Amino acid sequence: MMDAKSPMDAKSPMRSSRTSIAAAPELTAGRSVTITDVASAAGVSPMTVSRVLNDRGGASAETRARVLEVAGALNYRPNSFAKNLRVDRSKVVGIVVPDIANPFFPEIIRGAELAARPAGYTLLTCNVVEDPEREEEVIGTLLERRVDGVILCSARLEEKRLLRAIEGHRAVVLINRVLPRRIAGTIEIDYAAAVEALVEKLIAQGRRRFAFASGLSTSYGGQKRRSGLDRALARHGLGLVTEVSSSPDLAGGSAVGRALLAHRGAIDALVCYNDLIAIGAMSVMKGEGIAVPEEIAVTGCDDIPVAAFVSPALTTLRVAKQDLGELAMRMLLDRIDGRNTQHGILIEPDLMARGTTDFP
Amino acid sequence: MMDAKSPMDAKSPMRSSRTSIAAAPELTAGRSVTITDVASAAGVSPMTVSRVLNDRGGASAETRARVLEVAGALNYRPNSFAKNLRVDRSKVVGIVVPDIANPFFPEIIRGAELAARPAGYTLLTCNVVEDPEREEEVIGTLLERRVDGVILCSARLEEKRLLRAIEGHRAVVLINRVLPRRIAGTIEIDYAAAVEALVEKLIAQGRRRFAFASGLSTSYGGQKRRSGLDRALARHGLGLVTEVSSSPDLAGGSAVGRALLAHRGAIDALVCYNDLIAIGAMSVMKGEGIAVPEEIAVTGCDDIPVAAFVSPALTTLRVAKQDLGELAMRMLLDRIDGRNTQHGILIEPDLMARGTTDFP
DNA sequence: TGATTTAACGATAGCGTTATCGTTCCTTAT
DNA sequence: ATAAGGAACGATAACGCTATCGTTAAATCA
Repeated sequence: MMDAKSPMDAKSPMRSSRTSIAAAPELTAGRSVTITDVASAAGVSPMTVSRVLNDRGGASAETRARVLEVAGALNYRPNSFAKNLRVDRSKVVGIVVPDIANPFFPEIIRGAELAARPAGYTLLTCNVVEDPEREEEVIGTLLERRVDGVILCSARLEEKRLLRAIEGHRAVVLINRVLPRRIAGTIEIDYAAAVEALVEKLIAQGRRRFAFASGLSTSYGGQKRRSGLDRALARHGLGLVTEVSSSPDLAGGSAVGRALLAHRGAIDALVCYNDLIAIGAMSVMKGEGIAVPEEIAVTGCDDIPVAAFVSPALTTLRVAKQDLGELAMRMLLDRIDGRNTQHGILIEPDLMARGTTDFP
Repeated sequence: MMDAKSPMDAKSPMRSSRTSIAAAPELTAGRSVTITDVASAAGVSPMTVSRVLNDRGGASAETRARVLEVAGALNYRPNSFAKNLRVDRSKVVGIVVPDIANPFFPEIIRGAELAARPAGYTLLTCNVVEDPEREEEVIGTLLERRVDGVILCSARLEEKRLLRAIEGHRAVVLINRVLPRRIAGTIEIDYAAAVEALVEKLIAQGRRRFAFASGLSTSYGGQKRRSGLDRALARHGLGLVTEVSSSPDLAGGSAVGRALLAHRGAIDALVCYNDLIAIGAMSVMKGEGIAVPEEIAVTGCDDIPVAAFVSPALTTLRVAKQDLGELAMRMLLDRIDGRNTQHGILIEPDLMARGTTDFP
């Protein structure tokens, strides 16, 4: 209740400095104001103050008003440690992302935050810079901090270690990773089907010689993209000309572009793990005079904001990132409250046909 | 000590499941393991366990080893609420950014994290989506959460409210905003000088008719960029053709681009508040057949990763974002420890001359 | 009227830690 | 041998909060 937004703020002119019950304006220096301070200033017991501030009832209108006024005048802030220790709830949830500098994740975070706030939860964002060790450590730290639950995005941790790491957490939701319903809620993006459909369209327009920029080999999502790609190619009796793995960022994309120079003429379509790789690769290719999409079609994945702003604009698979974040958070909150009804949700990306492919 | 990385991990094979002192493998379900559990299992007092786990000395080698082993076997995790309540320190610092989806900030966050971790601090990232109300509220929430300090990036809050909001916080560092040394450490980016130098170069190459995309009018950094621009123009007897304000993102940039269409022919250089606006505006201009840089030169600010990957590559003012984050964090940690030696640090951006201007 | 309920509080205890001081017991110096 | 010192612990209390139960007084009912 008190955590995200004090009821005081809602119901009483706390911040107005017109109040003058207790004149203690600038004692902020030393110890901070406790509930007991408020209680004695208002002439009631700490328990009454607690009741008022938490809207638990059991206080007369006059008492209530007086307490709120005093609390405001003293600029009282509940100590969340004491409260959380007592109630064994933190009203904090963690979200762990592989790389916050990848524009895919901030939007998920924003969505998660959007769903968390009205429920009174604070979101603790943790960046693990694509490092499994760090991931394991961070999940442990979150446990020490007694978060009420965790959302794990694209966890890279190997299954046994992942299980050990999340053991002890009250609630867990995974994005792009699966675990039994009892252990964690899971949300998957249907990359396989989406990439399959995308490749079908490329084949329909005459593309035959495909390269795949696969991102990190440890990525679960990368394997799913690959399987969709393979299915489409197989259906038409085609094989992959080459696969290049790289880090899933712009620098990785540059590396892919340079690697592909050796295959110039041998490929006419490049399917990328994500938009960053696509943009990085395209940049190198354009520098070498390779015409996109005439000579090589390029596709990304995610539809990060800048994808529509490069030129030619990038054809990609849009994932509703903010919705995804909201969905994950709602699922987590449900699990925190003991409801784990939803589980294996599958999200379908939308094909955003833009300039880097010449779809009709 | 215990917070970020337990000394147990460092000194003893805690996680090895070969230990068999107390056989309590899967009791994770109910209550979590407390220091008292460890104490009784190891046959010592809780105080002794606490001493061992915090490396305070006062324990024999045998006792120490036994305690560590038991703690490992029980998978003990200290309860940070209890600890923080007792010691009145959280080992958490907050960082407040206006928009986490703006690629400028994730890198600052990463830098801050880099400096925070070795010191045993966890970073709590808060996104305020360019909303002053939300900013005020978030700073208050951080106070309730008893963070040890806060870094505020580009605070949009009006001065009086800002002061009131940060009152009570143990330590505060501002990026791109100034307040007296006693109140907060400040780090400024010298946009005025950098933009001035940039505009001088544009003038030197013959540009005369300048437009300025100023971002949000409330931005302190925007005013500084403007003053640098004005100084350079004034020196050459030039005036600004037009100023367009917008949100500091890609959509804002598009709006700027569309607004500028009315001035086609009347401007030959567009100086933008940041790279996102520049990229958004360029995209519209290219769609309208305006040649960059031949007809209009475009410059950004920040040097976000994608700036070098659009085409033509964007000329911009590089800010060492990660260093900035590290610097801010170190300044904050100093303040938390009562040292506020550094204060008004000024960072100089570097001019990254690229394709959107035709500098020699 | 007397019995019973209800509202409005207060007193107490305890959440899991650690600071502080006290108690042993073993050295070492005198 | 005795005193003084230190090392290795244990007992206690407190951090700020709230769950729980107890108390009082007013309101309601038979």
